[in-house]
Amino acid sequence: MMINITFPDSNTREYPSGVTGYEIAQSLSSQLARDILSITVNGQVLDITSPITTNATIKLHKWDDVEGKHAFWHSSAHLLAEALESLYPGMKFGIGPAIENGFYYDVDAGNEVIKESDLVIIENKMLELARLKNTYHRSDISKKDALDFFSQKNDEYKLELINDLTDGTITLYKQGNFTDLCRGPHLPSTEPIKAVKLLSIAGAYWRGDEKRKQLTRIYGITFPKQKLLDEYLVLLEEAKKRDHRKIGKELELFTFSANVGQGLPLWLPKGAALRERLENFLKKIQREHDYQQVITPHIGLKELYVISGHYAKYGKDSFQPINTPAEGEEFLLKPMNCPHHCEIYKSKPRSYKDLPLRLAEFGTVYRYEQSGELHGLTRVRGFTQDDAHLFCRPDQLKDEFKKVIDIVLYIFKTLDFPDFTCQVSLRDKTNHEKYIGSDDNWEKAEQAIIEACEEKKLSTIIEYGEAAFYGPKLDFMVRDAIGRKWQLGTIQVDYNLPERFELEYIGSDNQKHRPVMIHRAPFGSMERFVAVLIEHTAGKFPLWLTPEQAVILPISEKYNDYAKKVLKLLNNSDIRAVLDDRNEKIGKKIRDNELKKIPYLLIVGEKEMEMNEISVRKQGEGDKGAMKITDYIDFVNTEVKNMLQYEINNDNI
RNA sequence: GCCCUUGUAGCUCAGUGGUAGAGCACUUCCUUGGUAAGGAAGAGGUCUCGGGUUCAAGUCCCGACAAAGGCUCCA
Repeated sequence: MMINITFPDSNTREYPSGVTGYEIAQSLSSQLARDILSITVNGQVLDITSPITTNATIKLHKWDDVEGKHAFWHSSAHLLAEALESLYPGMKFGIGPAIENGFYYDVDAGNEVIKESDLVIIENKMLELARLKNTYHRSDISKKDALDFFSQKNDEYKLELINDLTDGTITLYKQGNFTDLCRGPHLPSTEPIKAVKLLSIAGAYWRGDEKRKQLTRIYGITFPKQKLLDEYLVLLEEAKKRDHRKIGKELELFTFSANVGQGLPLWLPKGAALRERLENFLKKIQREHDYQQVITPHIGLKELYVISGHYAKYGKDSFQPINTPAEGEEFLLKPMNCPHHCEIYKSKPRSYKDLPLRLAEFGTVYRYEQSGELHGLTRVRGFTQDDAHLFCRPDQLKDEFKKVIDIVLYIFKTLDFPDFTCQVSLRDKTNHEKYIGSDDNWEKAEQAIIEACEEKKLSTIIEYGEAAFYGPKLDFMVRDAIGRKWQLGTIQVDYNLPERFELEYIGSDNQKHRPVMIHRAPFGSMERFVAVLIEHTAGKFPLWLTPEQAVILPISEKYNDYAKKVLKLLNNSDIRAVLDDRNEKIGKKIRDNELKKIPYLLIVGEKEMEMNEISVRKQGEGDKGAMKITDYIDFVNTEVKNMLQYEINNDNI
């Protein structure tokens, strides 16, 4: 019997029933047959050795496809497990999936401790096993047989996994001496796995549950060619050079001190200047959107957070209350600004005509993050939110939400952040206990966000269980240099705090109504935003933002006086320039200042002094020739102005 | 918080139980130069901190603190 196989380009060919992906590839070209790693058949990714018995639409996956790499790395995870089982007999296995870059396996080594120094030994074992070219053999198995097999092996983790599976869907894969519970797909054999690197070792809770046993997770990556591995390792090294912690130190933007405390950044003059410019940039946008700046204290009475619900939720895990000489009086360092802003809302009666009321504050907050979570500027214990709370009528909610989306998109555009994802964070579908507020309000809030995103034509991904405990949110996620995802901007709809604080306004019907609240922070926090900005720009900040825009380099000390004159002219014209009047040769000064990533190097010597000029060298680009000082000032000021051209088209950014 | 790893000069790092090192940065002097490293000399250390083992500890062991990679968490 023949079946029709349809290819991605819609061409169809006939093959005998039972044909495999490998055979199909072979019929097209022998090179393709060597390269294919997995196959999608009617939307399902399968082994290339799986027989196809019905008419099907297929796609063959090579190394360049995610599905191809996935099969490759998934098979590599099994290879790792095989190596571990042979080196550590009796080891128990958790799960071992392919991930975005490579794979991991979670194992329980019993009393053995696997150390980083053991990784090379394991790598070598993997390569040794790979060279045996063992096939990955798939078998369907009944639940009972599966349970028997892993009982005999005494592998409680696999038993737990099997118990959650339904009979008839259970498959095992075996290569060499190792058999694993697995859905597949896998490579036909270990043959293509030519290069192996085990990257790191970590603790990981079984099934992600902090209360359960911590297994040992081994991360690795494999490639079909040694050259690809070498390139990947170079790429990793390059990425590490963009690390904001490294660049922050080199460019003297921020530092930490063990005496001040973990996770409490100290902003150095250049970092503070940069941050201040970012704040002014946002303040200007907010002024145009009728936000009003407010200022609130860094502490608040504990009762304030009891009202908001934050105390019940986070009180135990926060910086503990500050006591005063007054008996029983307790203050908390503020972990967020919303309760303070609610009190501002309540400071006088509000009419529907006053809404939306938009209160903004660069508010510094303190959260006692777990010590193991702290990370440079991206996760800290004291940070400043570019916060604002929008109090509006229910009918204004969607419009307000959309206007905030515009602001976030404008900021990302101005700062040239191309790769962000919009994540709609909703409640956990099943577990509603983690959240406060009525189902009705939650549904309204979730609906408003989804509709606003649709109307702004944002492509979003929806994540259940990622909402804040008081409401759903839209998060703007950006990756750092080594691919970790961080939440930057966030917009959150909240029906709950207005209730808890009993916020009201008088409607046109002369009745009391409850406003809806939007929490929003386009940067997220100044700390995290600057961190990600550093990694995206590798420290080469846009001209309008960078701490030092130009450095003047006299050819020799004879021209220092002229250089000082130029410096004064530039500084008086709002250009942030500095002078390098060290007794060094010009080549040396150029090198040093290029490394400091200052956008313009202005060289002055005899020629320039005579002509009232400067020679302009652009960072990373080289000599641009001589210019009159006044022309240069105009040029820079125009460039800065163009970068900050403020125009938001509400419908189309 | 948990698992693994690390901590030596301002920075990057060498130093495998027996006198504390290098490069860069810094200071002084020579040099006064034309688009990515001129030369010489000098200064700089409680080897993170506290215990222990040893005739002897930067080095081995224990603890604390901090940092890195991950898990969990993230208002």
